[in-house]
Amino acid sequence: MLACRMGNMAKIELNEAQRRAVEHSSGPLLIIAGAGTGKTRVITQRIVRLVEKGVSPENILALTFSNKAAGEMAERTERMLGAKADDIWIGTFHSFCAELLRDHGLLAGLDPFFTVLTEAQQHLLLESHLDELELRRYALKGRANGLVTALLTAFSRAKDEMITSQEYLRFAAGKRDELEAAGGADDEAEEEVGCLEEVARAYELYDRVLSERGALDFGGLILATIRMLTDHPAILSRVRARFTHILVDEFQDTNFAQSVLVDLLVAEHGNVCVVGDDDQSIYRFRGASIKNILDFQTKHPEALVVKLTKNYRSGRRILDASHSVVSKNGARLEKRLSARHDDALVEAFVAASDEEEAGEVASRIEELVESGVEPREIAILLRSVKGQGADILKALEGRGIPHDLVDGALLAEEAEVRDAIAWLKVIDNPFDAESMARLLSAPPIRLDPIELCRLSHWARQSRRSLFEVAQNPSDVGGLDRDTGLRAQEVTGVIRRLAGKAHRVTAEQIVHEALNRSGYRAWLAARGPEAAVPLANLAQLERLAAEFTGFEKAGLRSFLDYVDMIRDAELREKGTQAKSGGVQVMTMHAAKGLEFEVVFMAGLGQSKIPGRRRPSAIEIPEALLKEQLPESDHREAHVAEERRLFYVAMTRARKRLLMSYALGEGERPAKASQFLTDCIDFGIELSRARPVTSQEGWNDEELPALSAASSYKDFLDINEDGGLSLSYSDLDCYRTCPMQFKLSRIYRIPGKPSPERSFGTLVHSVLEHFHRSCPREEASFERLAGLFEEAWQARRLGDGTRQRQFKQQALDGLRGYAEEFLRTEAVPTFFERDFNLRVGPHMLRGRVDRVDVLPGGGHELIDYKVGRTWDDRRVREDLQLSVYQMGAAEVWSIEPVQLSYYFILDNKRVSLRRCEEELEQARQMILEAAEGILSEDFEPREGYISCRYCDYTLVCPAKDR
DNA sequence: TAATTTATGTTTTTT
DNA sequence: ACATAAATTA
Ligand SMILES: Nc1ncnc2c1ncn2[C@@H]1O[C@H](COP(=O)(O)OP(=O)(O)OP(=O)(O)O)[C@@H](O)[C@H]1O
Repeated sequence: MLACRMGNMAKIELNEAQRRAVEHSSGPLLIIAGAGTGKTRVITQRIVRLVEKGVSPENILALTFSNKAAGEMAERTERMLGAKADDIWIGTFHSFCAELLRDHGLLAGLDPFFTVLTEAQQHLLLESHLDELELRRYALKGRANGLVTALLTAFSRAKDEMITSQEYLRFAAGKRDELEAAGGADDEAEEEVGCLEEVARAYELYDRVLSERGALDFGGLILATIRMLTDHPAILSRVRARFTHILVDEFQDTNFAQSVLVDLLVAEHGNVCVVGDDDQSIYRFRGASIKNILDFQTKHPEALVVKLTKNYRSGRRILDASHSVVSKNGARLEKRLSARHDDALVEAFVAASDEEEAGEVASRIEELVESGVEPREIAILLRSVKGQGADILKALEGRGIPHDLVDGALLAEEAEVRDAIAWLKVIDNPFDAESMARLLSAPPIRLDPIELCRLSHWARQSRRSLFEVAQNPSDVGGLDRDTGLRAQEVTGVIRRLAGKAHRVTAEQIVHEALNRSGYRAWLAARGPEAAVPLANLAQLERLAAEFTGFEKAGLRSFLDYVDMIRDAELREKGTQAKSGGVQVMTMHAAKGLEFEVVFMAGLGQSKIPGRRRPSAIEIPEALLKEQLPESDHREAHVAEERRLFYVAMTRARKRLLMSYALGEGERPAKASQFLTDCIDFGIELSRARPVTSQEGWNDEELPALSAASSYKDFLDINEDGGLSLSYSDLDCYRTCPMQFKLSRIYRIPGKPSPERSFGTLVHSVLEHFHRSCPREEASFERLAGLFEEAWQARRLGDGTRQRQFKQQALDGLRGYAEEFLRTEAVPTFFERDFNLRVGPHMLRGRVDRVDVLPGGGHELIDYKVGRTWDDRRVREDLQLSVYQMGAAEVWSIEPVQLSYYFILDNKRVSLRRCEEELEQARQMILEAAEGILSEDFEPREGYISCRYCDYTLVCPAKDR
């Protein structure tokens, strides 16, 4: 059978340029393979020809970037050459280096039993050693693990550029000397040098920890190989003798270190064939250096250069339009692709909103599919799936169009994995209410939401945990008997597992939990549709096994590890469902693929090119060894995004549809400059059909209404049908309706956090201070004494955070006391309540402090313990408006001034709302109350709000 | 034209 | 929260 295939494939057609590239015998060869010009065919054929011409297969080395690319190349050569192909070395740069190091490492004095660390393991190692350094400059701000991520990215980039930690340290020391020589007190330069030193020290520490462990990271594999080959000429010549013919795929994506490695390998025989397309270089952010392909001819003047320009994929119009985009880049190898066919249509449209754009894309796809196009032959390419994918997926789902999100599955975000995590978290800590709530709602128990509310409310009332209440379900009024029994049963399973958890490894407990919980069995019983979830659970077990092997730690650490993987967005990939539907993916993921029809959506100027985003820690340009440093970062960024746009366009065979949305903001969004290039070229821009109300929203309305009557039992509703809410309830709903549902209706308790404890502490200390001592007796010492007492009484502890906060708080309180003694305002009321009527609703509020000012007017003060808000936040804030109305209508006090007092910064921000603003506030309150009554609990995923939310594990919006 | 205010949008991925 | 691009003002 093989022979038969070989016979067919051996006569593969090649055009003239392809043939030249394939037949070229020895010496350097640069194949500039434009998009769709048959690069794959040429590489495979070239390998075949080398073998036919008598080159021994084991002398051939073909290097790729991804395992996938290596696998495909191996498969093709196997098909052509049969068993002979087995001896050809086809692999990634990294796998090649790893093998060389294992084979020859001993000779070079290296440990051949080194391990290669995954990204997550790199995090574990660095994180556990970082406190040895006592870094001060880079505070852990933003995302948790932000510092570790930033450092590891920087180390990885440094290795791409062959910069060692020693060089980094030396560079930092040099800068320090310069600074000192200059004398003077330049704070900014001092800060910069300080940062440099800290990064350098962390880099040195990281590499030391790795080598002590006998471990290498990915960049380390390349560097160690280069070092081995340079330091040991004997090994180098053996390797050179072995690999006499070397091919490198996607050469435009090689980084500096990889190019050095290739140079080292081919220096003697010069039989190096590199294939790539400078116009498709889109991985600069991970070290790809387009310079390698641009300078190949300078490095190898004798090289044969073959340009493949006959495009076998796209119709003429597509190629012409894409050329009008990419040709605007300077510093590119000029090439003009020619089309084989004329069957191509390029269109563009603009929509009013993202939803409308998505709707238009979906309805055009519907038409295409009806007219006979295979869904799998249609792709939707986005700059960012994370940011832009939701609307598109929703539109496709709404119309029942089958689709696959390519490469989108992250293990830690899959619903079934999150269910399993909930089990594990409860096993680790039965008082974890959020996890317990998820566990009870999930299979196999599948507690009805209303029953969960009953349990949870009873837990609140009886001051017990959800777990304890589930243990004694008969106490819960109104609970369905059967439900109660199932909940009770599950607590037994959890207790047994918990009893075991601290005696066994993470791997074992994960395995047991999946089985004993009945979760896996429940899935398995669902049949084929559960194949993907089951695979993901198996993957979770695999992760636990790997973790156990690496850390020898228990369940708690494993759970932290999984949280870290999620927070740092490390790509532990889950299994992806494949339905053969419309292919939704990033433009990056589309590289190398082709489709009959391509939609490029979300093409606003702010999305592509968007703004340049410098990495958190940039490698100093002076350390780079190539003369690459781009003079203009913005220009380099736009050029890269232009190439990305070009890559996306050239994926289409026959139809290309580009679109963007104006958006609902005050300023209409602008079209991407690349889309504008297309329009200037002659592509027609039309207007999307506006969404008709029935199109987008056919789902969900009914179930929400039917559920409406049931949740009413858990809301505080008065006789005339209005709601009774506290200001904080209102604020919660406005932040995220789903958060409101989980915290106020399901009554899942929030998680205690140091910030929260600090906040309540400061509030109560201030109340006590003012109530207990008149101005004559007041002093900072008195206040500090009360603070200290309260601190002790609450046992807040003295960790780093605690000490830091304490210092800040005392500084702030000193200012507070001074201010208090200086002014003549008389604090008159403390923690004073009101209950304000707004329409049919009642809104409760509590004002921290009310002062009578010297002129006789009143000032309402609310303490804030945290960073001072910016103007905008204060302007748009609702709280003081509510207080102003409350004071006026309930206490008959018209305050002359309302203030936020930011205690830690000792700053007061004051305002007074005018009637118009108060009316707006009333409207907002009514709107929120209506939303609650109509059971609108749509999650609102905000950039900030999700980060501080206590309910991310139960939140349905976070399930993939 | 330069300075200031206001609105906007928060990636991409492999080893 | 924060940086940055665009719009507005001096
Ligand atoms: N000589 C040829 N005659 C006919 N078809 C060809 C020839 N060479 C290549 N093709 C076809 O051209 C198409 C594009 O080839 P391939 O996917 O290898 O492109 P590519 O160069 O890798 O493109 P890109 O860089 O855009 O991914 C394939 O369908 C391939 O079969």
